Amino acid sequence: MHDAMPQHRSLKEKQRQERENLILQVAEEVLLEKGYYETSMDEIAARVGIAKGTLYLHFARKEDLVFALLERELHTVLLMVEHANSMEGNAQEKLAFIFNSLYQELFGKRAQLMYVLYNSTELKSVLLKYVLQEKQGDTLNRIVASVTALLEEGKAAGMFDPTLPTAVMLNIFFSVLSPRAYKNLVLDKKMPPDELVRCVERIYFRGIAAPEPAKNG
Amino acid sequence: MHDAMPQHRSLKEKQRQERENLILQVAEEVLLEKGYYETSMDEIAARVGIAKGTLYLHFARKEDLVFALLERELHTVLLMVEHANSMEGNAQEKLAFIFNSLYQELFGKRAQLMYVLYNSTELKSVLLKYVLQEKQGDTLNRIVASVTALLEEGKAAGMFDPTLPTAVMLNIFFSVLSPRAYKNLVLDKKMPPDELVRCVERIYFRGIAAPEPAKNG
Amino acid sequence: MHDAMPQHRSLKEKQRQERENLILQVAEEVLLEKGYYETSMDEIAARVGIAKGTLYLHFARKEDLVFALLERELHTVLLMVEHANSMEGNAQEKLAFIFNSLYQELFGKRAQLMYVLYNSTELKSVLLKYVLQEKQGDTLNRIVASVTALLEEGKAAGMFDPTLPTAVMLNIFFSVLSPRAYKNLVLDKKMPPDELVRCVERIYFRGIAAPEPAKNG
Amino acid sequence: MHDAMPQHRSLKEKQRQERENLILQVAEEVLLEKGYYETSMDEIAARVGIAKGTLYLHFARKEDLVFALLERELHTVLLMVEHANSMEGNAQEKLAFIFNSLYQELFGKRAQLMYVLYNSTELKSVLLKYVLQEKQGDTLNRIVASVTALLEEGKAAGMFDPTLPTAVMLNIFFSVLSPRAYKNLVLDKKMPPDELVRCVERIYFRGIAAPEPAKNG
DNA sequence: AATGAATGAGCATTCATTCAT
DNA sequence: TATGAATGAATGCTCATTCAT
Repeated sequence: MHDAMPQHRSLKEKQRQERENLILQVAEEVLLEKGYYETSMDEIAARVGIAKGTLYLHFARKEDLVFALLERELHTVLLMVEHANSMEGNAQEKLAFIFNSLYQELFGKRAQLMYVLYNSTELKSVLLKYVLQEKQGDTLNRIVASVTALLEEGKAAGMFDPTLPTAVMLNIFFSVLSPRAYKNLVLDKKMPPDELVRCVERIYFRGIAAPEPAKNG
Repeated sequence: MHDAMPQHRSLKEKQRQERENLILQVAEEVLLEKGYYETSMDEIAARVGIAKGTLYLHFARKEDLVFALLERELHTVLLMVEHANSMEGNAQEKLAFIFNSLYQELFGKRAQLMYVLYNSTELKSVLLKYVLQEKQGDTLNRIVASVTALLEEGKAAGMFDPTLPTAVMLNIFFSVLSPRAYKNLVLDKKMPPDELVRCVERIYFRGIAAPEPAKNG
Repeated sequence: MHDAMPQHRSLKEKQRQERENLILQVAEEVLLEKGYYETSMDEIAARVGIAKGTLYLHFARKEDLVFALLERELHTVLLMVEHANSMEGNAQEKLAFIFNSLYQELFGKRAQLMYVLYNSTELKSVLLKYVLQEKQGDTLNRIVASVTALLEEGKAAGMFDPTLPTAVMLNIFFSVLSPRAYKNLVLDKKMPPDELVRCVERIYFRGIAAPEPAKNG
Repeated sequence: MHDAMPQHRSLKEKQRQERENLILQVAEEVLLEKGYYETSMDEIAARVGIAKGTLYLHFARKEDLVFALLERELHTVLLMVEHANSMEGNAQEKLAFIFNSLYQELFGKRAQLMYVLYNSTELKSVLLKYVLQEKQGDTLNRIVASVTALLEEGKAAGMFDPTLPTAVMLNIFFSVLSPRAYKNLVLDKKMPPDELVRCVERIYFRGIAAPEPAKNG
């Protein structure tokens, strides 16, 4: 009807965004705490302090809430990965930056859900829908592509072992970053995150390093 | 009446054991296929070919079925790890044997469930109960202890980098063995499992290797 | 403040009336299309192009909207019936006019809803309220009374069989006018409505006709 | 497993059938009383005196319960119509028998739901599914075909007016049998059902009767 | 011991209605 | 006056678990 009153509009819209963020934040907490199936929409609404109906105004299905979370987290990671790519430095330095960001910046916050959901047996059907609906909008593919490119760049520069298949290097790159390690070591054993990152980095990069040239005598 | 008929007893007991194994095997398949929450007791019973009530004679709760599976798998792994430990060879050779066994012997079969459940967000509450009830019966601890001992042995022998915390080496030892990598590379990309194992081993052991002594003072 | 501004008042009132009519028209369409329970207030508001709150300013409950529709349609029918009654001609001609009007004038438009709602299992409770609250304001009774009067008039004139209870003739008068017949024959089988009316009239009036006087006493 | 023990089997099966019939009977009452949308599965279960889950053992969806009711009623009607057809007598006598059966035998019992659902706006989507799934198994078509055949037979015998389209005769045959008339006259005004039937028959058969041959002065 | 019918708590989702702006 | 965000009661359906036979 009246399209005027941009302030009102944007104010409402801002409040809406704020609440949506609150919902996402709460949902993330509960989902990490209890997992998808043991989290009820009732509980999320209650924890946010809104009615169930209101929750459904923002996310029409429980799945959509998880999709939105995934999307948000993947997007954050993608931005970070692309930022890393645009920085100065060689491939290893960029990959090290990604390690650092994931472990230090994100694991205490968001990225855990992504990892955990991604490795879950549960949610197979839910995640399948996510992928099939292409709601992931390629974000995941772009992250994978960026890291792959860095690994190949490192190989080309003689830094990484060219005899290792890039696909294996890629999988292990993401495997060593397990939230379980983060939980075991940082949260439970109080290891400083940056120390953990240093160790993981060291193991990973020495692991994939190009073999030293044979020495004579 | 006839309380003493050891043959009958043992015969019945044997049949019971056989059926319990069948249940566990079927449950494992279904759980891997569909995940915990999307697997119903009905379906397990139906696939086994017994009535639901009979299933409950063996496992009083759905959780208990999963606990038993975990226990069985952890036990298999424990036996294998202890076998590795008793073999001839140095620490790295023993650890390599463990890698091989886990990826080649088990991933196509059982160990996946263990990994997947263990890394799952889902089942948090279920697994928590498992741990709290100490139903794991120390099996997990003993596996961890064995591998830890091998890692320390390797350090003591000057083979592994003594500046890396053993806890980190341990976590990464188990992280690189992700079923996701197995699925991505072996199942989807048809990489031969032994090639994958070779690459992972190479990365891991070079990653944790003791630094080469400085050359030429 | 300015409570006296009859033009404003009446202008506003007129606009209000226009919108109310629009709402009723839209509601009628949707209700015929989907039925009471599968029509949401949201959809009506959206199709009218107003906000849901505005819809509720006109009709405080979903039921009231249906009541208003029924009232409006019954009123139209009443006017038509009274018009028929005031026309020249005998009882049968007047009843034939009513048949014609209902089938030809109204079935393509409004009267269907009346029939359908009136014969519906659904809406039992809704219609019960309508009747109980006497919101029907006697309209229905007056229609029934008019037709009854015509039937009795026909009997008195020796035209209709006096041994048939008027109540039965009345019920059948309205029964043969089923929207189902209209749908089956006119809409689905493309029979011209006036042919259908002619057949129905013929059957009805021969059916209730006074028996021919016995011949050759 | 054990397929023996036919008595047990059939006993259980018999009990099951009895309960299913009870459910259908209760559901019919509630549905006639409240309509489809205002009847909840909870209420049906409660009225039957079983748990909701048990209700779902018999009818996996609310729709299926209605489908089963419709099927049962249509089947009863079909049997009756086919019985009428096999009786001795001319077309009109057979049709009169059907009238009688529907009004006297069935309207106090079952057939009402059929009529009411069939004429309902509501349930459009539900009934559409029913028809689309062909769960009606042709029963309705066979009823219609039988009555149509009788009407044509009557025309051929010079009993019914051959200038009236059979389709119109058919529709009116079923229209005059309205449960509303039954309710208004039999239930509310306490007219004996057989009297009502006699009147309706008279009107219908005189209505469709072949015109008397013109008499010579 | 084995069965499978019965149970009912639990959950996602809808939608009429209200009310602050 | 008009809006549409917020509400929460209501409902269909599932499934782990129990228990009479």
